[in-house]
Amino acid sequence: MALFLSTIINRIDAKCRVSVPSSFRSSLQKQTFKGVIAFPSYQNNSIDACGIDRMENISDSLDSNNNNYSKEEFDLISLYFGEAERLPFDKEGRIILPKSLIQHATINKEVLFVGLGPTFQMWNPDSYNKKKKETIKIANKKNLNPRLKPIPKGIE
Amino acid sequence: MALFLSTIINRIDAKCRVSVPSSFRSSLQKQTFKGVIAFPSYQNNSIDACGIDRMENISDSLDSNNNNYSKEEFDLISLYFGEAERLPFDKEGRIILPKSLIQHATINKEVLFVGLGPTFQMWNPDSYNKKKKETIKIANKKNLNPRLKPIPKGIE
DNA sequence: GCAAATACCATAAAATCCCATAATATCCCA
DNA sequence: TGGGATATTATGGGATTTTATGGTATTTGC
Repeated sequence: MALFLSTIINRIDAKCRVSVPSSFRSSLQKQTFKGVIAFPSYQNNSIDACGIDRMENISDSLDSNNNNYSKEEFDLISLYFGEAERLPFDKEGRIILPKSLIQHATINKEVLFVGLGPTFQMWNPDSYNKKKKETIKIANKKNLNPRLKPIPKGIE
Repeated sequence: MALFLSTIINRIDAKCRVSVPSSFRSSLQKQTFKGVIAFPSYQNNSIDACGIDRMENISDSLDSNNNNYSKEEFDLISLYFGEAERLPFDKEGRIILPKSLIQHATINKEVLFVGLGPTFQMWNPDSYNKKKKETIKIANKKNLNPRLKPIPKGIE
């Protein structure tokens, strides 16, 4: 599975073309469809995206009898599939963002790409900064520590 | 899993290139991505780093159905992925430090690498020495037993 | 035939490769 | 064990390639 990391801002042109960061592209190299799958996030005004193999995995798991999705989850995932767009790379590694997604994320001049591991998001840079600040504020207030494994405990 | 030990200082050049200590490099030899993953430390003005295996483990756990992260935790972890950088080795075993990380760690001429077992950190040598003095001072004050104990939980 | 979509080409900036050399560590044999 | 010979590492700079980003030409569908 692809692993998307880091944050990159690229310009979008009059034809709604944006370069997908080259590091993201190389994460997708081995996949059968040369491009990305994108759909509106239901949590933020951002665009969620991933490679096609991830969609295929989800599709397979939906189809298997022993999937453990609740009805509500199933319905939500169905919505995602309905709104997902298949965006192929052009020769230069760009995709064309559909108007609907541009509108959803209120994108104008620039697109911020942020890697989230198995997926990534596209944002209006301003919206992203706002979101980031909020996240940090909440984390401080609730005293959340990223006690995920990367940083060994007991080193501070 | 890689095991990083000891402390080495290397120079950084005008193109922001630094040699990763060869002992660290050989710890990473077997990993699929020939390079390191680096991100700003949450706790210090230092840079945390590890091999890609570790990130992939975390990424997989994010994507699995039985992850039990709250939305807030998920957002915070997402921030980390967004700030993480994939830094490949050049033919000589160097990486290029992004400006954002250089700024975070206030690095100018030299980079101090310190091995922390499964991960390592990069510091401005001066900052590291300050930190070191403080750590020893606190340890003495609290009368901590300096004997090595296994590195804590979840780091295998 | 026309508009929209797609393919193709050009360029500047940035990243990467490649080679040269200095410094260090390691080997090897007397 | 010593100490020269050899290999490895660290570091610097120039040449080359890739990337991002425009614009123009060609095709496609209606």
